[in-house]
Amino acid sequence: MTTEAPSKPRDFIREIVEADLAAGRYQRVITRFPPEPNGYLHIGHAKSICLNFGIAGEFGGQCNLRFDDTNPTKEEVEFSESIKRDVAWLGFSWDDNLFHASDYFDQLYAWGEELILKGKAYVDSSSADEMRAMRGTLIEAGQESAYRTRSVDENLDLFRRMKAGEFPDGAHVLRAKIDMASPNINMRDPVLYRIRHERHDRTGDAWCIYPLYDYAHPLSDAIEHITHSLCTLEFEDHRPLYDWLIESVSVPSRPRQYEFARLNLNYTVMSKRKLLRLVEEKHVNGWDDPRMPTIAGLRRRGYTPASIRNFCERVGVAKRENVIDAGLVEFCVREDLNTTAPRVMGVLDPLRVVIDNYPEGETEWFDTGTRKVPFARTLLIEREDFMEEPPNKFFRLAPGREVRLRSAYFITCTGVVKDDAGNIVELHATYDPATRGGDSPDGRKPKATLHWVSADHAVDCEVRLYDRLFRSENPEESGNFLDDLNPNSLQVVPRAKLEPSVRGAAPFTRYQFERLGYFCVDPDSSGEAIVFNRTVTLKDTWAKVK
RNA sequence: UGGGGAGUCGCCAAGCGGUAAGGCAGCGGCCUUUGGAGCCGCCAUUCGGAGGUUCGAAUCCUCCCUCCCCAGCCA
Repeated sequence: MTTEAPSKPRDFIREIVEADLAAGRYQRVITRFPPEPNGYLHIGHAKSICLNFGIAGEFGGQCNLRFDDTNPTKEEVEFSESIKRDVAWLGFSWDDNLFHASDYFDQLYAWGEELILKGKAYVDSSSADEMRAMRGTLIEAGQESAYRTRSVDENLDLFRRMKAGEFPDGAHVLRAKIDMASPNINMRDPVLYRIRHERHDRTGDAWCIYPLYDYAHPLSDAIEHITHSLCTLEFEDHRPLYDWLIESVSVPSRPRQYEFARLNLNYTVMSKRKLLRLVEEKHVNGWDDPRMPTIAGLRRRGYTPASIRNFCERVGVAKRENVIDAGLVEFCVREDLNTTAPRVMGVLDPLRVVIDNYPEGETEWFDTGTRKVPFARTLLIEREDFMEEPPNKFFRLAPGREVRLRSAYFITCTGVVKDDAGNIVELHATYDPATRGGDSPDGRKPKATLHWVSADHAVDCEVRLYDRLFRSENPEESGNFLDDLNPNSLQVVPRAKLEPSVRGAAPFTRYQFERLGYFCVDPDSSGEAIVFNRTVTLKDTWAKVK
């Protein structure tokens, strides 16, 4: 018997990790997920989370959660809390390894002095505008700052006084002394520290100078003994600076940066700036609006952690730009919910059906094994399940036609009642008592099985139906993405009719409403008033033949 | 047109010189008390293009084309 190797996820990063471990370059892999606490996590972050925590798990290593809190003007504790909640909800644990770049401010500062002492950094007193003007362009070298030749002593003195708060914002910066003529703009004496008289969520007023990402990140990695520092493609150009810093300062370990392509999804936006705008300008109802691609939004929509993890796995990790079809993430929830969600019946757009030969006042309770469903003389079916003049391919109810009511009886439509305007207001039907449970002793097989609900037993629920937030595949493409907002992305059914078994369902309970889709109890529910979010519809081949 | 990346099926993605995995979507069929699910089958003679090396190239070499990223005291 041959034993198949389990097909674990394969990608170029895991190959590198495996090779590094095999070669003995590192004894144990340590990765990190380094969000800046300035927004909510979205599904693109989920890819990075799955990668970093996934690798740590597979190779018996560790993954740190590190907040990149180097810019106090943009960061808030609300965001840190949401990030922790979302990572945990996705099913990953950082154990005791929760860190902050701000934990390292002392060490980072000390290395700033070390750089000065080695002649590798200097205090520049140019204005931001002057620096920009002297940076050169993509095709022209920059010019060296007049302050570049300051003495070590002067630099040290100035840097200490920057730290001491002697200067206003923008008066000086600490810059690396690398090469103003480098074709890589990141190497043209990048700024390492800036003055910001701003209170920091964690360090309070202890600091008025804050390190930049390019400086803090590699050194924080080194402090944490990160082995593989995984980031997105746009940081490829920063890797030489990452390495320069690691090599220029007395760090305790040698991390290496690798870049992969970020996740893009069609029919939505993923940039923090745009998501923030949607929230702030109230185009959606908060970061956890079920239409948002945020983890919080997906959770409220009814997505499961497993479905998001599977999605990330299917999407893969590579270096080429990609736009994933939103249909894939929908496939992943259906795949999960299909096997886990209890089935229940509910009618969104009710049409009364009176079973004329069913005894008045009688109620039967059908036991499906998971719940009991009441059947009575007056039923509600989905309006679109009836057609007075059905086209060829329409299998559902029509005058004179017999269909099965799921788990109940076969019924035959015997009459149509209309109002003065000609709208169908009620149907009449007869049932066949011999088909109790949904099977006919004579082997009759109706072409369709409909969902239904007993009118007198139904519980009224609000149901929120969602559609894609934007009309076009790439909302960023043409001008203002807000112009592309789908005006029908939220449709509310105020009084959908649900079978009574849903009564008392707790928030985040997930169901399949048979033939309609998967639905999840929204936290807006209170007591008797249940609100459902439609997570995703079922695949609908009828919609296609239509 | 400086530097850094990337181009394999509609969307992802394997492939690492030995003759194009897989998933999603799509299309047929079977089955079905959800037009759901499940099952079966089909779906790249061709890898951005052109040359070259080789018995053999998506994989190596050369030239070309296209796309993405970089000129924040953001990350």
